[in-house]
Amino acid sequence: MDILNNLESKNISKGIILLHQGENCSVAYKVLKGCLRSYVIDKSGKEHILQFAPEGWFISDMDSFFNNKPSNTFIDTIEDSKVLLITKQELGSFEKLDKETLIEQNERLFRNLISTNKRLINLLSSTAEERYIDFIETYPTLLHRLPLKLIASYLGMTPEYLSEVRRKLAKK
Amino acid sequence: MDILNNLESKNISKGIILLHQGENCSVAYKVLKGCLRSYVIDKSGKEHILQFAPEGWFISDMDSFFNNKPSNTFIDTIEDSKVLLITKQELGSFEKLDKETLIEQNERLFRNLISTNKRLINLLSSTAEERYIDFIETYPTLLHRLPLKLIASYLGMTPEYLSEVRRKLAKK
DNA sequence: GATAAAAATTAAGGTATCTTAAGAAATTAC
DNA sequence: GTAATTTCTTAAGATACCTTAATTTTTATC
Repeated sequence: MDILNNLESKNISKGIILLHQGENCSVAYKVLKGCLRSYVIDKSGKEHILQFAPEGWFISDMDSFFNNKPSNTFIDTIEDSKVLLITKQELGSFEKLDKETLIEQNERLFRNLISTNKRLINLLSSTAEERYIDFIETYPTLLHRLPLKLIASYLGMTPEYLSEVRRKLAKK
Repeated sequence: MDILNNLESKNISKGIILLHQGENCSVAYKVLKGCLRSYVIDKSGKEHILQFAPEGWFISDMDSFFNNKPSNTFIDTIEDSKVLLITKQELGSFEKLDKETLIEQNERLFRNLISTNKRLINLLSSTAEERYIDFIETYPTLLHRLPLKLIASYLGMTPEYLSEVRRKLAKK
């Protein structure tokens, strides 16, 4: 995807909100350094993390980006980060993409879908403890890099309960 | 996607398992009549439904189909159904697809991803009652067509609890 | 290196949802 | 149209997970 070669990179310090819920998302980010996340805030004010994007990952509100709708999600930096910005003009519509780019896009969507589905199965069928163990095995480096309260949010439990889960596991 | 025009259709009566967990999935189904579902069975023997596929929908274990792996899911008919079978030979690899088909595939993956993400957010941030209400609004026809115990499974709750949720809603 | 801020833990009490089991209602089969 | 099967509901007791709030530990700031 040689589009990416021409883009400028941007440094963003930790804690900056790049996209607000309700805004139209006009950019996708490719993370070169650091880590971003996307999340929603529910009616009772609680945050729920949809995705972590460390080095090499893309992050965006795809529905908002491609379909020009107000986004459901927030995106912010959870570490000092360096990102590439991909705007809609640069990416263009599906129709304008060349075949190679379409295939890459296809594969990316595909991998994303498989992992989202795996996470869905996890939420439907596993306990908090099982989900935590699975996270450790799937993202061992993130575990030591991110605050546990963010991991708890990603896993769909409170930090207090994750703490209890970890204590029980340590005893074993 | 003119591939589909040449395929033969097949009638399958209710309750037939078309794909077992662990098998390699060599076919994708397009549903012409009736309804299929995909589901997993967890360690404790409970079923969790990932997808309903009524008329017009595609269903398959994509990870197994495209990556030639044992499937994580079961697929079966939940009504007497008529389906088109799409085999790997017919679809071919990504590389061999023409541009138009790639774009369609892209859009399908894309829509799928957006709805899977919506469901994920729902599971992370909504109560059982909220999820049920959302289901009614999103799939009003399925509600009257499918047994409630299947809907409960899709929504991530027990049929007994769904029953309680419905009773409480009826009182309002 | 002291102070402030953020993250993690602990514990008590509460609530949403599950489990089990039984009965009622609806559907299917003969 | 009766029996058999499946689905749906009800209710009591159990449990996973949450809430709140206080304490400890770690990290960031000057």
